[in-house]
Amino acid sequence: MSTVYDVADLAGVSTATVSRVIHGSPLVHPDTQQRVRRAIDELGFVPDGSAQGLSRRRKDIIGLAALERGTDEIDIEQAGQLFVDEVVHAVESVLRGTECSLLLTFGQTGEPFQRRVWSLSGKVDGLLVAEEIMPASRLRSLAKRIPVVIIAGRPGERELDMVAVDNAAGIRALAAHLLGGHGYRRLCFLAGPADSPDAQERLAAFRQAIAGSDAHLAPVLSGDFSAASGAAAARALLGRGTLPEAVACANDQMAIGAMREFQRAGITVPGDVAVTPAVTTVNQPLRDLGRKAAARLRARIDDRGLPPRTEILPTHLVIRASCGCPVR
Amino acid sequence: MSTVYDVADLAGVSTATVSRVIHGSPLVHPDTQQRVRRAIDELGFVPDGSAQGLSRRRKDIIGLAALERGTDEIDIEQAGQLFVDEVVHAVESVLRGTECSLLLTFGQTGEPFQRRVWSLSGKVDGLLVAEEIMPASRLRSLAKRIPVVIIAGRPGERELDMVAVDNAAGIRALAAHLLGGHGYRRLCFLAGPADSPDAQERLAAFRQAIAGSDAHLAPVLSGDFSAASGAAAARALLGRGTLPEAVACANDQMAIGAMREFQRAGITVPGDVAVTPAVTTVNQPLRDLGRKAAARLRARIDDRGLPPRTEILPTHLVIRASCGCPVR
DNA sequence: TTGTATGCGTTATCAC
DNA sequence: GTGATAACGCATACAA
Repeated sequence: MSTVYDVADLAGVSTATVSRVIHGSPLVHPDTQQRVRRAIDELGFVPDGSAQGLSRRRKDIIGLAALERGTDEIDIEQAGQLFVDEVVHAVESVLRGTECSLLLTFGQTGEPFQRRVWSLSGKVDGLLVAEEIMPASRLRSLAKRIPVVIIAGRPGERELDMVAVDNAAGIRALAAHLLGGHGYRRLCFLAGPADSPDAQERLAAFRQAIAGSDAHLAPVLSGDFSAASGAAAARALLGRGTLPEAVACANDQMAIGAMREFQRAGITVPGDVAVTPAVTTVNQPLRDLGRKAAARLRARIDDRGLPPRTEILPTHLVIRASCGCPVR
Repeated sequence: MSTVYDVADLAGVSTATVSRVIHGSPLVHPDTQQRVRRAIDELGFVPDGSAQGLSRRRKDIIGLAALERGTDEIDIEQAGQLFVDEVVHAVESVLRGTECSLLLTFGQTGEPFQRRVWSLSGKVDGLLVAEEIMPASRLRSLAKRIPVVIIAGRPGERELDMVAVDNAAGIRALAAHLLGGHGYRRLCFLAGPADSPDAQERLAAFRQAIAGSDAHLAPVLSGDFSAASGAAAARALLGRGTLPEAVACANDQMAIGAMREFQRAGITVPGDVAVTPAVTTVNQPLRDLGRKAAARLRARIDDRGLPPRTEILPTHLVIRASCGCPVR
């Protein structure tokens, strides 16, 4: 594998000039430039990332660490990955226009994953951290070492950069719709996993909305954001005898799973029971989330003195037939 | 940000010893080890990846380059990303147990993406290349520079490592089922994009299967693997007057989109028209694809002299109600 | 416009 | 067991 030295030799110039050509410095004679370019092509030279990183004190790599849920599953429908996948694509699409690349790592909550993320911090210029992959204290130590931006973290973060979705508002809109619009009174909430700040916030907001009404919450179930867990919850409800009038789910995947299970049991949706995802997490907000986070991280890498800021993205309530509204 | 020197100073040892401790060398005195570890913790030291990469001549990063389809879409349902996402997760899950990390980049077919992948090769130890992101000749040049494993590439590759799915067999099974099992004779094939070797192979195999029967193919439509394109194809069929007896789709997403569109138009599936994904690409094979590819790449990185090998993974025909079979 | 020389943070090869 | 020290491949400040 060839180096700048090889290129320099072949082109009959110094390595400094090679470097200049590589980076498109304007103060290189056109002829020299040609010679160098030719040499580069001939040798198939590509600058070594490690050497560049070492020399320029910047690796042009940013990391993304996210929770992976329900890994061993066979079927895509079982997996609740859409969140991270969307974020990954969004982040990558931002980086695509730059020199920067995306390094990613997934894992289950726990010490091993935290260690992995920690040591990964040596390979990147900055880190995007999705959801609650480690305790706040540890995250702060990490952020002292290297720029960190939190995606969909615990609300109320003040010391670190964060980009999140306005879950509370979304849920309030949904609750208002179910209670005021449809007049439902017996509601079930199918919550997400405990290690998802988003999920917890949605549940809390829904509880609060119900508390302020004459409706009641019965019961609260929880899943892991996968369609399979939504189906399991539906089965649990079927086993209890009377169904609630509506089931609000913490994400789309679980709603899909629940609906399918109800239908399989001969229950019509929304005839016998309304089923609705809580927030349209699968829509534009996720792409935005990734995009904003990536932009913010790059900004902080360039200027580590930036004051920490939290960006809350608006949510849109999407009315679907499954909640009992007429189609279209 | 602290370095080995800082750690060495604080612990009162040489950098060599620090390095030994970091890598768990057994020939360090336990006491020394303690002192060094303490210093590391105190300073929050993490070895710099670039420096390590430069010194050890290996970056412990592998790259994954894949096509991204239908990027600008708003809704997840519009996107046909499931293929790459599954592969990403599979690859990552292999790497998770190692020192190695995953660097990824997506792009649309074209020169800019090819250049990006080429220059990215300086940042990684090896590259996983999904589908047809560049001409075979260029890919070979790349593979001369750095280990490359192709995922789902063009069948017949002999010079490079490749891991692919046995599309032809899957399609043959499907065709046999539709023709022999159901007795359908007027079939439509909803093909995938031209830049997907997988898609092309499926279409070719289906054509061949039909050619060897008394059925006929009318017509062949094509989409981009997204549900939206499946729906569009369904609309196109609806506009033509008589529907085929069955529509075989190159992937699940398009089948879903088509089914939904038919149902919306009051056409029952499979009553009026059967709709079926061609191969269960969304099932286990994809995880396997990623896993095998990652394993193979790591093997080649360790020994670049390995003879090129192509692994063809078996496909499973999954019978679903949408093709006209009774449920369960 | 071009070349020289040094530093970047680690690892590894020697000595001790 | 441990410590000097020379690479590793590139960028850049400084000279020319």
